[in-house]
Amino acid sequence: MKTYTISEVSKIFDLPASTLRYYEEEGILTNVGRSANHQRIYYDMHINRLRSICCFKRTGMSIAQLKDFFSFEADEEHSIDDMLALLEEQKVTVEQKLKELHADYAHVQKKVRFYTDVKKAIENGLPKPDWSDYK
Amino acid sequence: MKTYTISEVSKIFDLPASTLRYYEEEGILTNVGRSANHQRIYYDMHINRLRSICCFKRTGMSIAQLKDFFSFEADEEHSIDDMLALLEEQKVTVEQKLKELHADYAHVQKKVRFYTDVKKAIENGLPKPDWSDYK
DNA sequence: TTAACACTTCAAGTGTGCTTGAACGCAATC
DNA sequence: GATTGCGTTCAAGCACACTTGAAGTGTTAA
Repeated sequence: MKTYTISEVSKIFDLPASTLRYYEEEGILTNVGRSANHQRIYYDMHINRLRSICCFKRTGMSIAQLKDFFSFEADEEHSIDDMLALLEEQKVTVEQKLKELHADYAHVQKKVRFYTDVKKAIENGLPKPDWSDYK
Repeated sequence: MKTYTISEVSKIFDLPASTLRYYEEEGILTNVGRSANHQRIYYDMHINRLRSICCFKRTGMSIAQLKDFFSFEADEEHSIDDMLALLEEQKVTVEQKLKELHADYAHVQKKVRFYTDVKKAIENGLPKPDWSDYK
């Protein structure tokens, strides 16, 4: 059974060791083992858990929500409906975020185009584009 | 020339008035007018600026970065290259975020599917799917 | 055997992005 | 003329997600 030290996990996820300790303290990284001399031992389940944590964090979940989710997960039989509700909700959230982000991407591209035109105008001593509505 | 009170702007963007005052204080919402009795007067330029602020914030820009961007914008002639660089950088950031978010969406969907199967298994008294790698 | 290194706990501190509270101003309505 | 409503300033406070510091333990290499 493969094990990992805190610095190994730290490297894999590019997270400081302090953050891993913090996640454990907050109860979102559970059942971390200890060696004879109290050093943390991580297993593949923790690697998987951290993958989920990072994913959910990127989609905007807070530590508190993560805690809820994983405590549901620990009591699967009893909380399966709660989990699915939470997951469906998160799915909708991500869908919204994707929509927004696509729109925001268009906005940034529009700005790039506008200021590229402004640059050209400045370089050629031409009148600057009037795009006052947009700017 | 259309003008807006703080509560009107607040409603349009669903941002508390305190946030609008804060943005002004931080120098990302500039040249806000005042009435005879010191009340804030916003113009269309502020509505446009706020649209940009909200967009950039969603794409992960900090208040400090926004400040940089808009101070470049105020000195267009001189800072056009800095602005374009900042915008291109932001464009790349958004592209990365879009990629990540798509992957995260897939991850959430996978979880939904997995726990839907778990639910079925529980309901029918079947063995639970072993998807230990993924969980 | 002593120095370096990797790790531990626990409490306190930090940065970001607002939010809240207190005390006040001005204009309109009862 | 008092109350209500909408606004003001300024300073302090808060929530979240970590981060840092101090003091200590245990293994490893010179």
